[in-house]
Amino acid sequence: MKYTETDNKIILTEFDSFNIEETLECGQCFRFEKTDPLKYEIVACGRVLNIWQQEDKMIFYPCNTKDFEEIWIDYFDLNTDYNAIKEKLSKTDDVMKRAVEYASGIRILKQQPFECLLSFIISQNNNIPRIKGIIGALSQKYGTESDGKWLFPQYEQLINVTEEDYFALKMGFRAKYMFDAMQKIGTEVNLEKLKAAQTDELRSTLMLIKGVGQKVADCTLMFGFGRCEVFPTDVWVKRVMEHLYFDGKDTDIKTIHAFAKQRWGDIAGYAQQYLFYYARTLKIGKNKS
DNA sequence: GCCCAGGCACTCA
DNA sequence: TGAGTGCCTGGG
Repeated sequence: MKYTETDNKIILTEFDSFNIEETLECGQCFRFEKTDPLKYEIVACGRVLNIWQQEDKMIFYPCNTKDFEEIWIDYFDLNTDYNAIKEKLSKTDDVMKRAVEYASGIRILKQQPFECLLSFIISQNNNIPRIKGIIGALSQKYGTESDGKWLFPQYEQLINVTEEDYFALKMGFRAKYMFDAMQKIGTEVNLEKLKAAQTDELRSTLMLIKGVGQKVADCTLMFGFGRCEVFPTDVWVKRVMEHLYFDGKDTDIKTIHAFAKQRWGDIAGYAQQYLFYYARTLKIGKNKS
């Protein structure tokens, strides 16, 4: 990896396994817009950032060396060797080999736990455009403005928000879950302390929140706490696993988790991301057989 | 007009 | 303990 700063832009060269479209469109985050076929605008880590991917370089702006090194290298997980991960996964079976080749530029974003948790609570039984809309409305109403965009609210900015307020943002039955999450984050679910917890303890603690089941908890573990041994299993992943590994037969989540753990171990989360992107783009398993 | 969407809680055996 | 069902809302 090599990068230089010019005119409030960072130009990244000599990188591998990094495609901005695959990274943003693989379902792990919600606050991004495609502004041009090759350009994206993201709102994350208290900032608005544009990313323009060209053949051999990636341009980040507005951005200086300090921000790049202190925020974005970590956020985009640029110090992790994805070639090694992909090589390891490719050896497990031919299906995985294909999935990895198909979306070889995915990186797991290191999102802030608070934003990640609330976003995935909103995501349940919901579709992506609506999820983005609700999170955008929440940010606009309670977050801080920056460069014409609204940052995701901080914990302090949501302390006095009521269930009715969330409901007014069209969160529906998720409004009470948001309210409960805020109450518990202030007491028994201390996100800062949980960073040091074991994954199983972390998961069960998150699940104390109403509206947080294993799927939402696992997404938070993976995308907010960087626990890449989990295997978040939503309907898409369930379908694609059944299609590719279980002969199209209806298979319960427990069996899928056991299979993923046995086959991919501590990098199961990466496997999940490659499979998810592969499945969704090719619409694999959309119609159950 | 109905069905579904990146689940979860609640109820009832 | 497991299966069945309802849920806000908007788009197809």
